Amino acid sequence: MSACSTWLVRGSLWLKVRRAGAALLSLPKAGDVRARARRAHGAALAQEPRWEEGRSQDGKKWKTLEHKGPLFPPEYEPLPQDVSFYYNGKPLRLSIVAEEVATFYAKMLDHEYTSKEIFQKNFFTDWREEMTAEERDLICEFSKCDFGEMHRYFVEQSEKKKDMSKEEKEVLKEETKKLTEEYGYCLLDGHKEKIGNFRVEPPGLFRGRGEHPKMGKLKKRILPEDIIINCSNDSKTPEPPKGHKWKEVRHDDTVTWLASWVENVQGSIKYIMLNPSSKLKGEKDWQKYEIARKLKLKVETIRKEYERDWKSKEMKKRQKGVAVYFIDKLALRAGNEKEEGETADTVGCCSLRVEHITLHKELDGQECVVEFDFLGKDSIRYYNKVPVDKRVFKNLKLFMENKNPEDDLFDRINVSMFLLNNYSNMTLEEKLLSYNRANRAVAILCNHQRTAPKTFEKSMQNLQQKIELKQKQLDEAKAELKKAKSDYRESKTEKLKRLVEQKEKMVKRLQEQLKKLQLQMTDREENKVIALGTSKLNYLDPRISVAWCKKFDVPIEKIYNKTQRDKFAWAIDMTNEDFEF
DNA sequence: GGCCTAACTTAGAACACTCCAG
DNA sequence: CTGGAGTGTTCTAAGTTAGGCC
Repeated sequence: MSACSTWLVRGSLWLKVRRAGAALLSLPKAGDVRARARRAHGAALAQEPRWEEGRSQDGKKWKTLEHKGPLFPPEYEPLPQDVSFYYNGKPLRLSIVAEEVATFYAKMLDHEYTSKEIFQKNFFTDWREEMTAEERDLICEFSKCDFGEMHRYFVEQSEKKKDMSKEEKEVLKEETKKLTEEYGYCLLDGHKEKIGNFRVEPPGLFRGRGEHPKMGKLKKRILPEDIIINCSNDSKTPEPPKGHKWKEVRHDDTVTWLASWVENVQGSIKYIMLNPSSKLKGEKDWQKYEIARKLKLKVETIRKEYERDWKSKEMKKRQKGVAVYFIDKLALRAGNEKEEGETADTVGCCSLRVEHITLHKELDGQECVVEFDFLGKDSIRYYNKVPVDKRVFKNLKLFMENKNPEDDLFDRINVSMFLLNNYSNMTLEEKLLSYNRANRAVAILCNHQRTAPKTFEKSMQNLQQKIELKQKQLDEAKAELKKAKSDYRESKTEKLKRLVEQKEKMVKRLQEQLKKLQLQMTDREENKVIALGTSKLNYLDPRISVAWCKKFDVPIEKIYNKTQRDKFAWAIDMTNEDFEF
């Protein structure tokens, strides 16, 4: 029982890691993970040296890599004479290229995909592009196309295949086995490893998931001339099929793929990679779970942090706090933005829209219930009614105020905010805030207080107004940028290009200004009744401050005024960035 | 320093195989 | 045998994120 529940705890924790782990933790170095794991599992691993063989630290994925290249699908076999496509009721012999594309459609006829208008439209457009000029002249209306006979032929063929004798089936099986033997393995650092997908994807009609705007488009046949081969310098280069050439042969040992090509429907790159059973993939998988174990040690801190953020002055922080809470509690995906009109409309945490949640003050005897209803990855529906913390509920209400259903629920954040927030990508203002916070922690400890300045409330109000104005300007600029971008997509003129660039600059500038104001606000607010001077002048070793400034590229004048610089001249003089107290 | 995309993991659909009841 | 439920495997679409590029 206890073993079982331990596993369950791990399991649910893992879910959170899987979906948010890298987002909340900086990635450990490979060697670090390996060393820890070795200590933890030393005995067990001693029996399986395969996993322990020195893995390089420098991003190199292999020393040698040899393979036979990918396996191509068979060439197109034309239909027999007595099977025909019909147009407007009459049989029509198609050119071989047009016929092949027609068979893709004919084969899918009893799939409900083919009944969808977008599917038909996309297919018809792409098909006509493959036709000869004469065919294109003749075949103008999809409704006059009849693929029935072709369809029946393919159904017949698959029946025949099913009815084959045992011996015939055995022969086929032998053949595929032989091909797998030949193409299904590679040599990586001298070890024979199974390849995951050693076949080039055959041509056909693209079937996206859900309401995909590109469903039915022609996925073109891939030729050797489209394929990049990756293998080691000194190994045998795979032979391209007779009469063909590879697009390129490269020797990149920083990646794990053996071959790649660009697919024409979405323009994305497809790869031939190793099977999950391989050493390379296995080690990566192991590393992943080691990160999960590291997260386990930090998760309580993370939870405290996001609960604190629920009460923040900054809207951005509140949104971040609630978003991370969702990811933690519900294992939602991060939710990157997607190009509109290029893919199905699906969302994750950060891309949730107002229309995707409903708030219930009370539902089925429970308080503060959030009802989720949205399409996630692969257009799978996420439906859930979740009682949440009262403070989260209140925040959600706030986030939804004065918004339209199609507006972003978390309009002030995006996925990148969760990634590695270290000094190297902090602005000067952020660094100073963190310095002042450290200073404040000391002051609070020493009970160095002050009465809030008389003008405090008034000046905060002014600042707040400034921020609101800036936010409004930023929102407007963003909208203008969006419009400029879409205009530019429509017609790619120099003038519009310049306009986009100009708007981009504007948004960037406003964002920076807003950020500065917000940081100022936070700092002032936190400093309301705290006196920093005493601890800064008398208790904090100035060498720590000087080293910090040097290490993180902060000018010393930003933390010490003239008098302070004079007082600490000795420290400024003698301290380098490595100083440790 | 923000944006873009190459490289990688994740995931459901489709297909293939197995096993057991009738 | 046969067929269909259940399970395993293959395929490729759909995500995420590090790091390169400007």
